[in-house]
Amino acid sequence: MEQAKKKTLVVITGPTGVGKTGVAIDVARWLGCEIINADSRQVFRGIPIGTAAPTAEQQAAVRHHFVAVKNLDEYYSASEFESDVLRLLETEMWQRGDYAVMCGGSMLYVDAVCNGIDELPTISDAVRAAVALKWRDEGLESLLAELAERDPAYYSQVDKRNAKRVAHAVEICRQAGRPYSELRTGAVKERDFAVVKVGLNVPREELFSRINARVDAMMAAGLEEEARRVYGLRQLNSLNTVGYKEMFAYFDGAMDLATARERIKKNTRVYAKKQLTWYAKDPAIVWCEPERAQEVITGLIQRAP
RNA sequence: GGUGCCUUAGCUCAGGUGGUAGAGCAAAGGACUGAAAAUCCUUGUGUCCCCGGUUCGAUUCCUGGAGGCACCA
Repeated sequence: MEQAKKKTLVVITGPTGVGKTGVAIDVARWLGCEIINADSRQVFRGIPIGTAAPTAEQQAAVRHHFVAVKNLDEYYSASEFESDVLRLLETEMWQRGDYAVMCGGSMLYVDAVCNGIDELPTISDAVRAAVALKWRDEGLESLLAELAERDPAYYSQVDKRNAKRVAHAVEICRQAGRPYSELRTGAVKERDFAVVKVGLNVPREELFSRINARVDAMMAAGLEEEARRVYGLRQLNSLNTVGYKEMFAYFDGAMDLATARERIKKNTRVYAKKQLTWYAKDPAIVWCEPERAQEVITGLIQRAP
């Protein structure tokens, strides 16, 4: 008989631009708790406009964690996020109350916290560099050949056209000295707190017009200057991000400003669709319109053990 | 009113000496476990404006009509 979980993590997720941030603040104030940001790009400093990070006023209204806590060149991952969040919940949030709100659209980050992510070795710089070199000099075929030898099981199921995945698997095999597939259990970790997961959504047409309007607002708020300030760091993963990629292409002379703006809108729409595809597989999400979020969450919390 | 040009995918347009059509943009669907705003895959049936005619067969040629644009009155 499972013991009732007294602590509850309220997850607010949904496609980009739907209005998660505002809803999270309302809900957190009502529950008297703080907010954990689950957006993989808002964790970085220096790019608040393009990532639609919570504003100073919003952060003053409710304390946000994991916003602007990493430098652009710092490595961060879903796995680190998982352990950071669990530690924060344990050492701070559950000491103060029974609720915490986690808000963000980074699917893998949310999943890592709610269900856990497999333990994998940390890849050393040497291994990372060696695999990158092999990829560059000998091509994807040679990485695939190595993977076939080291881990036939994963080789048979990996998307062989997705070079990043293949390279990553090879890295893990080399680092661990055993097949990636042995470490890749996909096991769901049991948490000692309850999770209530709410997905915010609006009709597609409305979502797209919100996204378009938000991009125009970002441009008006100075996205170009913000992007120019980090232009020199463009090769960093943290800046391989919608809004910056396109501005960099504009700075390079590859497209004009109007085109860059349209590309940002288009790529943001594509991203929103990709998020929805991911979420569609998650039966735990309870969907509602942003306006009804509080009401829906109230009902879920009362029903929760 | 006259003359000319146009009417093809959500949009902008190609094209076919008659065998039911294709680019760009937009859009849609999917995969996903340590870079995830990343990375990767898939998808174009549309009364070719309408009614008739010629033809084995018309979106393509011809008559008529409708709408649009331009110029001339």
